[in-house]
Amino acid sequence: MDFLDKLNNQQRAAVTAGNGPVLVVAGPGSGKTRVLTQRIAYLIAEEGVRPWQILAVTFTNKAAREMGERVKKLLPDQAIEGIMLGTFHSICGRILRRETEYLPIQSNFVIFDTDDQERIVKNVIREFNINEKLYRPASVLGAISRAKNELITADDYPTQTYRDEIVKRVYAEYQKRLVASNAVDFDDMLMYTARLLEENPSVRDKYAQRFRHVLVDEFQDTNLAQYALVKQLASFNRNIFCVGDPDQSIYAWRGADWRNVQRFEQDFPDAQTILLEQNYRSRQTILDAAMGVIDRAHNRRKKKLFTDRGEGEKIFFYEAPDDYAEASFVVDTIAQLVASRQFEPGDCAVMYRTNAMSRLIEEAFLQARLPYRLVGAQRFYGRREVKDIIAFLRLVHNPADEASLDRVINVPPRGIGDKTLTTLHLVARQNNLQPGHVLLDLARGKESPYWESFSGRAALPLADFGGMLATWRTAALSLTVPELFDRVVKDLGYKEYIDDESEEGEDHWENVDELRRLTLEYSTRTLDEFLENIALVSDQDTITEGNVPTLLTLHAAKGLEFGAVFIVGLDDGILPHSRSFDEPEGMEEERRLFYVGITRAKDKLYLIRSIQRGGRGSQEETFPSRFLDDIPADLLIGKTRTGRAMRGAPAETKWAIHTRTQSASVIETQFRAGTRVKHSSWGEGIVLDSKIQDDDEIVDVVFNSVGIKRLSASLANLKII
DNA sequence: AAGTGCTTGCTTTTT
DNA sequence: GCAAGCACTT
Ligand SMILES: Nc1ncnc2c1ncn2[C@@H]1O[C@H](COP(=O)(O)OP(=O)(O)OP(=O)(O)O)[C@@H](O)[C@H]1O
Repeated sequence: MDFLDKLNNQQRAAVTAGNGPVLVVAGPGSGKTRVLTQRIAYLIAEEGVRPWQILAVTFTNKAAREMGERVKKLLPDQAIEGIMLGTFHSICGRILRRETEYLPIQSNFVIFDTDDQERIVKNVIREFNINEKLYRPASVLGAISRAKNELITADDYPTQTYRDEIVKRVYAEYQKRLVASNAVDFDDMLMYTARLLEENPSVRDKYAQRFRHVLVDEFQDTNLAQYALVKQLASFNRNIFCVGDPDQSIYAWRGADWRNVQRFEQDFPDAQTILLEQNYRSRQTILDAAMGVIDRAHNRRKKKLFTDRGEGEKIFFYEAPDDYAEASFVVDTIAQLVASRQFEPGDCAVMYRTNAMSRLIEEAFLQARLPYRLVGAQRFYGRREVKDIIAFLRLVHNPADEASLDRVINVPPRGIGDKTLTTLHLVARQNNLQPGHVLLDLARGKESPYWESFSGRAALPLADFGGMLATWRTAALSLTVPELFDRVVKDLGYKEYIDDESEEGEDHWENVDELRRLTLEYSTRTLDEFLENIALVSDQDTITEGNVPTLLTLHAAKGLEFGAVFIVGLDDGILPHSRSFDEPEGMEEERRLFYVGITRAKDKLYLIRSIQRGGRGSQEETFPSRFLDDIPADLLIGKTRTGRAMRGAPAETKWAIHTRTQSASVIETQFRAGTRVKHSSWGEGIVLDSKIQDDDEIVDVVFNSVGIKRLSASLANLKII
């Protein structure tokens, strides 16, 4: 196995570790993921393990796909056929579909997304006459989700306060409705599987015996349910291999629990712990900055991060006059980096705390006519038209699905309003049926025993829709997924409904078209597979294509690496986010999030903030992120020791406009980004950017003494050195 | 039932 | 500043 030569000793020890439990704990860029993939290859090639005896779990589809590709590079295709490699949820999905005989649901169950969940919780809260203002569906749902992640059922839900009592009641009813809808939510997938394996030795042994090796990536982000799951799956062979980094734990808010390491050590006392030390990704300056930030975290063992990739360049710090300037600075700088051939566009990434922050950055890219790729942000799967069509298909597949029915029963408007819907629910409840079943029966018209419950005006559209659903269900038996899709869209007159010839309408129709393209991959597969995939895949899984910069949240950046990284919005209140101000735990997680962002950079790191920012309404003054103080000042350029270095000249608020004039310029610039210059009073500095404006050259320079200044080349006496 | 216009309250992060 | 949610009208 020649690839073993390229590993350092510790990495090799991890890849070739013998049987038994192994825990690899190591910092960013130390090759954890690399070790995990190579171990898969090693087990197959050297240890005679069959591919289907290997289970490898990741958190995101993207990570799973990437790992699959990396293994493919090491071994021939047929040698890796059958590896069970996927996210926790997709693996649970596969197990659950086969084992429904032990579960309260049937094998055609559907997976509820957050929208569906909220819809059900809202229904329950309303029916229980609970104050929606006091008990926000999202917050109640959060409590339910946390409970499920800890494997706590509604019956076991602890009630210390009155609020707990309410949550418990909602939880119980919510769960009942999920089961009645023949549906599971994301958390159920983990909890059902974990409980199934725990309570049913024969099922557990079937899987535990099959998987000779279980490997888990990003172990620091597992919650209790996930831990229980892998523990059960590894219970027979005890070959469990986990890699993780406590400093990169950024998902505690959704139940991730680093105490799983302690549980692991308790449950597998014979575990070997392997530490990887050397960083192969980043320059030392970047690692030093990262250490500055993470060393201030509490309750952790100090780790030294080192590399032999050299010191590298200093970290750029830029304080923009406002958030528009912040965005155009990023785009301008990327353009410069590309123009000067320092980086490919695809080597650059822009990271931010919240999805909403992508908007200004995108606008700046659009204005500069530069392409980019946006990860996440519900751009496609969150669109109304996409969700609608999926809801129709889900109903065809599983008419019991209450969330989908409520969503689309009146789409396009067919005269079924709130009143009728409420009656439908009531009638269903009285007859111990799901609303969807009553609807299907109403298709028989006056024959149906439920017909009388509705006024004539309400019964007709219900019967109509019920009839349509019934014909789709029959058609689904003989049609392929794309054929069914076309049939549904045509019968609904969905195009006429959404495409009103306006630009927006066309946009919406394009999304439907895109969804149709996705069904084409399922021409030879079942509706079931299509729906499961759609439920588990998300906008986060944007495929890397094209050599263009990536825009993504810090969370989405975990596990990735880029040549040049821009972290924007380094203001207190954004990073750290204001919602974490009053919880020390949350604040620590914000710190780790920043750490994760910094350590994505291979060669160049830009830390950016804006001294004022458009909150809701007008621009508001902001303050630098407290984490910036933890980076040793000598690693940064563009910032004086006193902090607030460059107050923007008034003209700078028009930066975005300058950018546009730039492309129209005829005269050559005298200065280029990266050029070292000297100024009579400010001394030495480095050119950040230069452009022609009104027959003059406007140069942005970072001076060692005063930070970034904007100068006119004709007035300022700048010398190239 | 559905459309209009006004009020509210809101913004982490994701499978 | 905006979207969702509400009351009120037709
Ligand atoms: N022994 C090695 N020789 C050369 N390059 C290496 C070696 N080990 C790892 N690398 C490189 O270092 C980079 C980081 O590796 P990898 O992504 O596996 O790290 P990681 O520990 O999973 O990082 P993180 O925790 O930050 O996601 C990759 O580009 C990888 O190819």
